[in-house]
Amino acid sequence: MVKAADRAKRPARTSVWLEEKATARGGGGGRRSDQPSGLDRDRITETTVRLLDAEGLAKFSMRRLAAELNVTAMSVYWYVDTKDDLLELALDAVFGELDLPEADSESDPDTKADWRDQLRELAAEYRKLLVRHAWVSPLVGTFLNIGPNSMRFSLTVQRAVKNTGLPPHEQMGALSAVFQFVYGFGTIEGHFVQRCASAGMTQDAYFQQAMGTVKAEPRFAEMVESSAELMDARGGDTVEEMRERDFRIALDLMVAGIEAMLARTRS
Amino acid sequence: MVKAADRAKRPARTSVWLEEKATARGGGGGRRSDQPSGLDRDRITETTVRLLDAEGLAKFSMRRLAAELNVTAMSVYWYVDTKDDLLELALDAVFGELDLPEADSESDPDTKADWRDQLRELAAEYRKLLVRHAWVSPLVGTFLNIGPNSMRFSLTVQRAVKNTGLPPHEQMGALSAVFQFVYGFGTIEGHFVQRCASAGMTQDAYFQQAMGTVKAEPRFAEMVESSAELMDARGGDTVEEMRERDFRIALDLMVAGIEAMLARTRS
DNA sequence: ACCTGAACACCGTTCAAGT
DNA sequence: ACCTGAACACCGTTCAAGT
Repeated sequence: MVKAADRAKRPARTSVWLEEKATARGGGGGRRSDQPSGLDRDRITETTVRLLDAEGLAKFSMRRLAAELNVTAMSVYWYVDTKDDLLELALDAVFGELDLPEADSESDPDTKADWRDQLRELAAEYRKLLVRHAWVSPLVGTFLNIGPNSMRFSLTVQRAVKNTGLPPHEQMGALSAVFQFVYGFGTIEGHFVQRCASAGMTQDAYFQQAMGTVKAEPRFAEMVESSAELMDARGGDTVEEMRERDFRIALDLMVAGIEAMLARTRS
Repeated sequence: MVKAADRAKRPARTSVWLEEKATARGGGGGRRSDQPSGLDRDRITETTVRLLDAEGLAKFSMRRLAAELNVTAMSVYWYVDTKDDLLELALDAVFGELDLPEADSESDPDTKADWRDQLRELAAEYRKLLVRHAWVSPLVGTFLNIGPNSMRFSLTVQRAVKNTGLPPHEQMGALSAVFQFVYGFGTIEGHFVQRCASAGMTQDAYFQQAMGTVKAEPRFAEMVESSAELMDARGGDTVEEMRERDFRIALDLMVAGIEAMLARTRS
């Protein structure tokens, strides 16, 4: 076992997953805490995820993590090269939480779901992930995201899009439409949920207060009005209900859009 | 003029735009550099945008900014309360770059464009903004975004969605579908463009290299294969061409989806 | 093989002091 | 009214040294 990738003249890497030695220090064996301090990559990654969930990306630091693990800040550097590498590990780890259909369901026609259900299911799972771990969104943008769990998700999505029967050159556009939408939606939603939680308010209370503050400013009152109409029309009593409705309608729109493209192709 | 919102017992604010005194220190008068150092909010904001463009959000710091302005780090704090406030100002500033249709075009039926063209135009503008300023994406998620320019954009988008003729309770879902998609798409695209630039490579070269590296790893070769099919099928010779095609197809999909919903409503 | 302490070059922000 | 210097409580990371 070699110290994390020979620091001296480390080559520019784009991802943890492309390390020279992929021996996954302490990650593979199943056994844990051979080490004096009980440290290994898995435990470090788990703790990282827990801290990110609890305190957010901005407050996360190697020193804070080390304290949580009861070691010096520098001990962690035996297992990961940089903070970014660690974040990449954490990112892929939570992609492992996704509840994905079996890979070989393709061969079994009985369990082969309709592409509409598949897309809706994957969208719902991805959305929940982004909301549960609000720190995932900024990281998805910044890393290559080729860890095993992220890959599994990507491939599942690709299979679902293939099942639509769209011509190949349109598949990537459709994939983008659906999952970039979910990414954007989940990002905003996750952030809002986070803000409410750390303000110790319900989502409705926070929403009402924010609306109130903005309306109180005379120079904004006018601008808010137009939005208010839209709000009222959305129906649903709680913020959550409105959001569920919006999400469902947007997904229905995409499904309808795909169907329209299919109809065009066939004619 | 009062020092930035009375630091001592500053109340928890959610946005720069909700300051007690909205006298926009140094921002309003048109004249600049009454101050000994020539500092004012506008100049600070401009320099911030320039630095964020050139070096990215991660490298931006109050000290780096101060150096660029030839003042002490602390001088800036006379004009803005916190780093976050400054970022919020920068964010709204670049929303001012958007080329939006006249607000009163609604009343003039001759210049009133089709909602399809309006949505496509707004989507294209928003996408360009996210790519031109890659740091915008993470900030859109984290701030309330109620500055005058952001507001103007939101209202323009709302008007366009209204023009579809969708029933009010479906308008927000449609709005989300289109613009959360653009947000996701522009985020990924902007990041990729940034990476290529800072690696000093063309987009195609960077793409080829990334593909090559990943393929070289035996445990990824299999996973990449499925993606490769999709790539080849997309057609277009350059990365940029593929991306344009994907974007156009995705937007076509949404427009078709909205039309399908309209047809459903009318029947 | 694994872990530590001290050190370097940074942060955002406060505070008292200058002009 | 505007700007500065010193200071506080942090960062990520390196390096030489411990066991």
